[in-house]
Amino acid sequence: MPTRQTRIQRKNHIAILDAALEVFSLQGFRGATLDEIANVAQISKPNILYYFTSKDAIYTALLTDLLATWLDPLRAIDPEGDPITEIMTYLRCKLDLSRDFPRESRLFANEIIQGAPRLKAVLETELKELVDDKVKIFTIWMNAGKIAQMHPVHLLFSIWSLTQHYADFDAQVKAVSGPSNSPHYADAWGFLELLFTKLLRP
Amino acid sequence: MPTRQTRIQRKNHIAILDAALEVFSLQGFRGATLDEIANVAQISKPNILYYFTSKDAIYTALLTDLLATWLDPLRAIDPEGDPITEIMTYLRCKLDLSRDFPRESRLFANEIIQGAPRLKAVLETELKELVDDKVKIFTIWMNAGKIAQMHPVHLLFSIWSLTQHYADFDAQVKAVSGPSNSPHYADAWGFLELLFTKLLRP
DNA sequence: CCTTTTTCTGACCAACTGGTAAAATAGAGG
DNA sequence: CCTCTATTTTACCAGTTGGTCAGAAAAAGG
Repeated sequence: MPTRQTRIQRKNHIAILDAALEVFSLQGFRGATLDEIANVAQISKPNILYYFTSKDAIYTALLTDLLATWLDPLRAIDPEGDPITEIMTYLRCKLDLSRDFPRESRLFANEIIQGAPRLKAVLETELKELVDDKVKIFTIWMNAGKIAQMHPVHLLFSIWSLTQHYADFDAQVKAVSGPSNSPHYADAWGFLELLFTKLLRP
Repeated sequence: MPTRQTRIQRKNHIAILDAALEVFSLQGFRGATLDEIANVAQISKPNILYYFTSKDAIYTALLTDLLATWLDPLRAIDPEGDPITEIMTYLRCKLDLSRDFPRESRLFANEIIQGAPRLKAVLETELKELVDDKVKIFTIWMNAGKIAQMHPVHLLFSIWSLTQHYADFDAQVKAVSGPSNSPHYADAWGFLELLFTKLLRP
C-alpha cells in the first residue's frame, strides 16, 4: 500500500484540522465544540468522527504538528555560526512565525496558559533538553566575549515572549495601535532588531 | 442605606469571584462551567446565581475589577519624573503584578487571545487614550535625549509581553527551568533590568 | 416569641455536549 | 452494469450545560 490516503481523505483531513485550528486557537480545548468545528469545516459532526476518533485526537494531532514547527528554528541555532547572527536569525524566524501562523501561536498559548496538560511531558523532556543544549552554547559565547553576559534561559524567554506577543495579543495590539492594515510587523522587527542589538553587544 | 452589603453577601461575593477567577483563568469563558466554580467556591450552583445574575455577569465583574489594577501603574508614569526611573519602576511594577497575581494575568491573556470580545471596546477607547498619552511622554523624552530613540508603542508592548510571560507561560517556564521553587522572578528581574538599562540608555 | 427578609436548596428544564449505530449514498474497479 | 469499499447522513443517546422556581431554612428585627 503505497498511498495510504485517498484524495478525499487528504482533503477532509486538511479541512478538519484547519477548522479545528481556527476554533481551538480561539476557545481552547474545553471551550471548543465539535459542532462549531463541523460548521467551520462544512462537514457533518459524525463525518468528522469518521476521520478522527475523538475531539481529543484532533487537538492532539494539531499540537503534535505544531510542536515540530515551533522547535525547528531553535534547533537550527548553530554553535559554529556567528553568535549575533545566529540569535538574530532565530529572533527573525520566530517573528515571522507569529506573523504567518498566528492561530498556531494562539493554540500553543492556550495550551500553556491552561497548565499545558497535554504538553507538560514533552516540554519537560524534549524542550528542556533542547533548551539546555542551546543554553550551553549561549554560555560559551558569553564566556568567549562574543555576546554580552546575561541569564541565558531568560534570553530565550525574552525572544519567545516578545515575538509571540504579536500573534497572541493581536487584539490588543490592533486596539492600541490602530486596526488599520498598518505595518505592525515591520515596526516590530525594527524595534526588536534595535533591542537585541543593544542587548547582545558585549 | 449606608452599607448596601451584609457580611454574608460580602463573604460569598468574594468566595465566588475567587473561585471564578481560578476557573476562568485556566479554562477561558466558554471552557469554564458554573458547576466547577460552584465546587471550588463550596457554594451550590443556584446559590451562586442568587448572587450573580449569570455566568457572564461573574466574568464581566472579574474583568472590570482587573482592568483597573492593570492600568493604574501605567497611569502612574509621571512626565515630570526621571525618564529611566519612571520606566524601570513601571517595569518592576508589572513584573510584581505577574508574580503576585498570575491568575488575573492569565484571565486577561485568555480574554485577549479569544479576540477580546468583551474588552475590545474598552481597549480601543480607555486603553488607547492612555497609551497615546504615554507615547507622547516617551516621545518627548526621546527627543530631549533622555532615553534612546525607538518606537514608543513597541516599547510598551515589550514591557507587557516580557513581564506577563512569566505569569501566562508559567507552565513552560517551570518545565524548562526546573519546577523547583527556584528564584524565577529574581532572575527575571535581573535580566529585565539589564535589558532595559541597555535599551533605554541614550 | 413572632414576623419579615435574606439566604439557601432540591427538583427540574430545555439546549447542547461528545459520541454511536445503522443504513443510505457515492466511487472505484472490473 | 454490478460489486465492493469508502464516505456520508439520519436518528439517536446519555451526560452536561446555564438557568429557573417553589419552597425550606436562617437571620434579622421587633
